[in-house]
Amino acid sequence: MGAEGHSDGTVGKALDVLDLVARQGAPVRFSDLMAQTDYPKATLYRLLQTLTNQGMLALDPDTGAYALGMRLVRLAHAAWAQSSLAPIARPYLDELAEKTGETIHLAQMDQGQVLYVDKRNAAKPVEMFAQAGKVGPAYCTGVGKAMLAWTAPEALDQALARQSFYRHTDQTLDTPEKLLAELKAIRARGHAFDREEHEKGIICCAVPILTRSGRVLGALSVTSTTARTTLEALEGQAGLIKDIAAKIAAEAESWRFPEQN
Amino acid sequence: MGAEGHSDGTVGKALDVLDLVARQGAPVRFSDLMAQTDYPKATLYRLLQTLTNQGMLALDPDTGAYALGMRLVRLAHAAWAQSSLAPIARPYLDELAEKTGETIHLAQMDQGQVLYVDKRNAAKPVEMFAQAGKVGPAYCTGVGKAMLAWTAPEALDQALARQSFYRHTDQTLDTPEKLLAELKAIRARGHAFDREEHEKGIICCAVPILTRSGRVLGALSVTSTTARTTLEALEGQAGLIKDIAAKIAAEAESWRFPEQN
DNA sequence: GACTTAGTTTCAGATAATGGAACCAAACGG
DNA sequence: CCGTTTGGTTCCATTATCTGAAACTAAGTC
Repeated sequence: MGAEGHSDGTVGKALDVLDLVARQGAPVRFSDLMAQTDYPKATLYRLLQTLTNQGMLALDPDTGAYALGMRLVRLAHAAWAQSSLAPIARPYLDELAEKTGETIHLAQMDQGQVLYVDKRNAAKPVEMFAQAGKVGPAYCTGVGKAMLAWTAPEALDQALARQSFYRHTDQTLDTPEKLLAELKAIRARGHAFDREEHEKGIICCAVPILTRSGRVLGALSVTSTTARTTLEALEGQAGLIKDIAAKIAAEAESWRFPEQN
Repeated sequence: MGAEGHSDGTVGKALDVLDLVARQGAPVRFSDLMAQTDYPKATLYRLLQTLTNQGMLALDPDTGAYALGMRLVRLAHAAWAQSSLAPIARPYLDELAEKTGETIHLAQMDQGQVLYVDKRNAAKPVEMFAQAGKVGPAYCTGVGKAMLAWTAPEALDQALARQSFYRHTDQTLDTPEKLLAELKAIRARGHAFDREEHEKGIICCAVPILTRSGRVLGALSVTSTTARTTLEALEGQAGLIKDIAAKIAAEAESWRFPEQN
């Protein structure tokens, strides 16, 4: 707690509070929030009022509990539709899912963390919203490492500083040094693996989605289990995954920036 | 334009800008935004900077265009999961969809507008996120009228003031008076109809989702076409819909407010 | 090479945020 | 039943923050 950093102005504080409410996972009352922040009573109170006025929060009149507001859901729709790769990538994910029969993840980087923006499940039909929006660690997932490998130096430093390097399994790369060496290897190879680094028995092969100028837009991965397949077999799909990633990148560039001269 | 109203402070302005970006539907450059707002250059600039710092917006370094940021997607996920009825209602929607074979809508009220938070399509499998988050008018949809009918007087006034009463079809209730009369009838009947008021050929039967204390949480509807069925046939489902709505309400109350004594 | 156009920075003044403290209401306890 | 604690809301003088005209820089254009 307390390591919030250099919040910019009132807006920053308001958004802090918004995050705080989001983190709870359930509606919270004033005093609960009060206990979790350093803001003085009156300040927190006004912040909450403002956010509620604005529809970013909703105050349940029965219980006096604050919950995230509907305006956020509306914004979310727009965010997902316009700024994530998901809508563009959808048909390609379908294609990849069908060809591989495995679980597919589409991810983007968010403040040093991996944000899953879409997903295809091996067995079950899609479960959007419930899955997309989830975040995960960057240093020990295939998509995370794929994105980091092509991230520019300064941004990479910032991202590295945000990694916990928690040792999820005995394969986890648990220091920046190990990770940097791995990133170099990934750049050379063109794709990243997850060698059960995040979860025992789960492996994946991931590739970055890059603009022509070499900037990272996101990453795409095919995930499976050691029970079902091997890393080598997954690597056999690397070419296919790269092709799909390239198609997504191409479409992203032509769609999202139509007015490029 | 400029009928923004009584924005509260800097936060309000920042959120205005956020909405503005969201409204565009695609990444926009500074000058495009500049043209659409009354804020002076420097002010808009600083607001955009702040929002970008905070991860609510993302500035594409190649094109200099602002898009909605990933932090928003993350917040959105939380909003949907924690504060909408959708996660609670999911299994019940499935049940209702299966029993009726028709399109199901789950909606909540957001600033006088109907916000669809989940949906089951008659034919195709679920398309979340792509569908949920959409907004629609309240005065001429089944779910909208169902919610308005049980809305407390002052809130109702506010909501009515926000309706456009645009005449979508010749069945549209295009004045507050007609609507109020209809709301009375709906309260008496216990469920609302959409008699092709929004779109020709589209009809529905909707019921409110109410807390024990009588507060509106949302609404649930079964939608069909005049080609496939009739209003009378739909009304035959009203009992079923009400049962499902009651279950959702019950679960919402016990789940979202577990600490009620 | 002068002239737009697009984006960024400055700075004194205006405004809005701050937070300690007082206040109110409801639940609690004796 | 009344004093007290808990939970939430309002006041208001102080001060930090936001404001926005204008100056400035960096790229295009002609």
